[in-house]
Amino acid sequence: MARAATTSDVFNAVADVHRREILEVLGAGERAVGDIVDDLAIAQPQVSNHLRVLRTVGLVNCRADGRRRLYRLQPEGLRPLRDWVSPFERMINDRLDRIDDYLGELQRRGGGHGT
Amino acid sequence: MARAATTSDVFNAVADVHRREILEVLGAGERAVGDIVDDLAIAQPQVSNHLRVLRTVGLVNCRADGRRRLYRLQPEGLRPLRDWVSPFERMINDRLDRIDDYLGELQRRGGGHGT
DNA sequence: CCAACCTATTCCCATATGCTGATATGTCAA
DNA sequence: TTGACATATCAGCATATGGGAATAGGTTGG
Repeated sequence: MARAATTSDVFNAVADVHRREILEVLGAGERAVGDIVDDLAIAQPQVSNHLRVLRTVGLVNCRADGRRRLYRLQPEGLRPLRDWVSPFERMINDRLDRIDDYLGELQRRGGGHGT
Repeated sequence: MARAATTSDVFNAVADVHRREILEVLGAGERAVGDIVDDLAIAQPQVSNHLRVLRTVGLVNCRADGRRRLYRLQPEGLRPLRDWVSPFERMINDRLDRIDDYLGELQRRGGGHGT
């Protein structure tokens, strides 16, 4: 097997930097493809393809507006990502624990203050 | 160019399901490679390789213990992931905004109640 | 009808992947 | 030293990728 398809998963879809940037742009509101192309300086075919990936995994949706296509962020799609990180949230922040570890280790070593 | 290397990024590293599972196991505490192999029923060479990827991006560290190698989660490594999702946090939860959108659209369409 | 415009799609390529199987490295026990 | 155990690494494979260039599709305006 090769790597999982980018369209198989929110995690795989979001792994690409350009797709994350696109989502950030869309975070500010609905945009046409051309706007994204201008904002991010990515070639149009690529933007279209990235949007296809994002649409497949349910991160964006799209509606027609004349000859333009307006894409909109679908934030619920990010939920799996958020939910997966959440349990680690405390561990990510707790510097206190690490300081405790450090202090504890100092004591275990004999509490010497140096010099 | 091909897809970004799995070792280039926390996002790419975490894109793989097995690597996420490994991180979850390590979330409970330090484990030897063999323990992970047993827990997740993934072949040993793969586990070793996945751990290498995770080590490269700073998500785990490892210390020797006799003939075993004990891996430990390094939660700070998840910070880029957490930080990237955070700004979307409110949008992920807010159903209210979507109801507002819906009501607003009804009004824009002329406020007809049907029939 | 035609031309201009915006987007989507297709073809091609080098690249990196995850998996399997086999083997190397390193550590403990006798 | 020899053998058993734990882990890392290597070779080979099918697969999907992101990017570039070119083109097709659909919409608007004259």
